Amino acid sequence: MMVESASETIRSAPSGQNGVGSLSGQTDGSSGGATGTTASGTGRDMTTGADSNGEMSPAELLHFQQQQALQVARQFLLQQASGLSSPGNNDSKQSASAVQVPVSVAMMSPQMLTPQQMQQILSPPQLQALLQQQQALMLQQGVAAGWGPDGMPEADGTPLCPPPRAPHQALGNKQLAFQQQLLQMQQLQQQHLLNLQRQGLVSLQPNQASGPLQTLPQAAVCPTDLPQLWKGEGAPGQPAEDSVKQEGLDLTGTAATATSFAAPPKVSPPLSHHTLPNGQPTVLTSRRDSSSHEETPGSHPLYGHGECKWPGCETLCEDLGQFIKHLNTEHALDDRSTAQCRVQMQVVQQLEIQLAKESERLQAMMAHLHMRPSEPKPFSQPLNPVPGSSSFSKVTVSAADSFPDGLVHPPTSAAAPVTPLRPPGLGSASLHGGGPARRRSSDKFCSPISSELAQNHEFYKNADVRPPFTYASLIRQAILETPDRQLTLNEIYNWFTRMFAYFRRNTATWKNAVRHNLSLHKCFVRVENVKGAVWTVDEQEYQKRRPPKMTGSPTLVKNMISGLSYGALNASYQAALAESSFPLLNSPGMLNPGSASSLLPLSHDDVGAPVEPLPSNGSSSPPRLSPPQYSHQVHVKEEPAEAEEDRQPGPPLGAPNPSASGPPEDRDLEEELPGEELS
DNA sequence: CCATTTGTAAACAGTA
DNA sequence: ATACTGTTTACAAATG
Repeated sequence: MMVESASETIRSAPSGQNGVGSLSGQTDGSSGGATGTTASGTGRDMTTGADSNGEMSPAELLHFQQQQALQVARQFLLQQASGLSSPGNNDSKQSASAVQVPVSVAMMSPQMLTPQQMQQILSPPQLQALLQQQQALMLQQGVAAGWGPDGMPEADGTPLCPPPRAPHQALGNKQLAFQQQLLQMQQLQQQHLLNLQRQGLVSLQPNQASGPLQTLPQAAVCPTDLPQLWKGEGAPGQPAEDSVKQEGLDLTGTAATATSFAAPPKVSPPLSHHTLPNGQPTVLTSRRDSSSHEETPGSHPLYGHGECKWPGCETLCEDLGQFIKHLNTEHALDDRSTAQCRVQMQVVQQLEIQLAKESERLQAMMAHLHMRPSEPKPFSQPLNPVPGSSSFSKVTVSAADSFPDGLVHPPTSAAAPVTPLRPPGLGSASLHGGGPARRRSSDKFCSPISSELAQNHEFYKNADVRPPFTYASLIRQAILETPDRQLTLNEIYNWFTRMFAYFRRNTATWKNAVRHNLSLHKCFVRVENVKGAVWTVDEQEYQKRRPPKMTGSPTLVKNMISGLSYGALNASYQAALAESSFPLLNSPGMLNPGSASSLLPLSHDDVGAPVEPLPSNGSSSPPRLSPPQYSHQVHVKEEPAEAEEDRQPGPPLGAPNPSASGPPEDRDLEEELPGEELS
């Protein structure tokens, strides 16, 4: 291997590097003002003070937004459920209503987002998509449950009555029940609508006429997803403009599907029931709204934008009167209507179930992350305490934040607690510089940096949390992630800043550390290149340097476990969010849809490297580690091509290494099995 | 208590 | 002259 001893002289001008160099400037822009307070007259180098901005950094903001997103997601589900199924504004229907949704109440948390926030986070189409998805799900179930594709009970007319109820009863009773159901359905729909309206997602038509029956304005939210089902003979089926569809928003990932129906409508979410200050369940709001509609004569939940909003029916009606007429004729109490109503009920139930599942998941997530579910933290503390000055003062932190167990501990985590995306073992790392954060769980700790990183990639990228890895392991990671397995210093810097929000601060400090590590560890080999020098990893050395200390210490295991499980959760969470196309998360820095899987690109890197004995062998390598590939292959990259990779805003993720996906062999995350490493 | 690892700070030299 | 890169030393903290 061409691992030459470090010191050759660099002759070629690393011009390329500079080109990329924007990084430094960008990263510590904040500190810029500080003037490079050169500590000593001589030390002109990295003396840029660390930034100590009191304000919320972008990273923090993102972090915060993430939390909000989760909240919103939850709330949304709640609203869906509550809005559609809230029992009742009318005492009368209580009896008939099969659906009860106390659930939602429970989920509501005091710190719910405002409609505006909701709006910011979820775009109408997204909300609609979400709804449609779930309804579609319902549809399937409905069919499976014996409902014909047309929404009618398969057995023609036989069991007209909703399953739960007595199938054959006096017609009078039956009708009453149907009517009640219908009424309820309408109200529910309206509630839902109102909810949306309140959120500013739907614009209400001022001109809605009044009537005994109300309308459901805005088509946007109307369950158009059940076209076939809804469309029956009588209904002038319009080409359902299922605008949305697609997004595989798999809220069902939870596998709610099958079970659902059997499940009792009322689910008691783990979360504590929050009530409004006035002591009323949060849901009340919606209830109020629903009742309000009755007051406003001009509207009908099933009428809006001049058309009938009955599921699957989009008949145009000039005015309310006409609509009423239409309603009475086309959607009279008949089998079809009843069936549709039932389906809608199912939808509601499904939503409830889904909600329960999601909340359970949330619980699990929080539990896993050691957060107290019940007390949603207001996010009071700034994510980064921000070291008062450029350099972390060694004073505080250290002891406090580092936890041997490598698990997350709330104390430090001001921000973290609520954060859904709380990575595993990061417990220790002094989040935010409080001081020198020692003892990262680092590679040594078994936690396969690559997989961990891959799974929590988004988290680190957006949360200003110090990654629980050592500089050495991070550097290695950065290098191995690239196809060439080599990076210039500047590229390494860029990787750090790109991958970790944390390293977007205090640049002088960590850059110095990076350089220090590069020089210090034999595993990092500097190779001359046409354009300058690049750094490569001598895997053997790297492996060597890890002391066999780590045994199966419980902490380690814990760490790993938490990491893994978290990763899983995180993945699903991200996937869910991504699929539901949360704008927030899709935003530049955030997770990119479909990235759930794509997160892995990173992993490839470590793959090769880690523990596993590489086939090769290169050199007199001890039996187990022989990661020759890296060392030997030091083909100096002709051109660092730094520009490309760093900048790429687009494919931020594994951007730099196109090949990431390529070499299958590389990508196994498993490789870094703890066992291996530890030994 | 000691050895080791790691992080941080800083001095310093070479180069562009 | 300045900034970046790279090396090295020193020190502190954490850990086994």
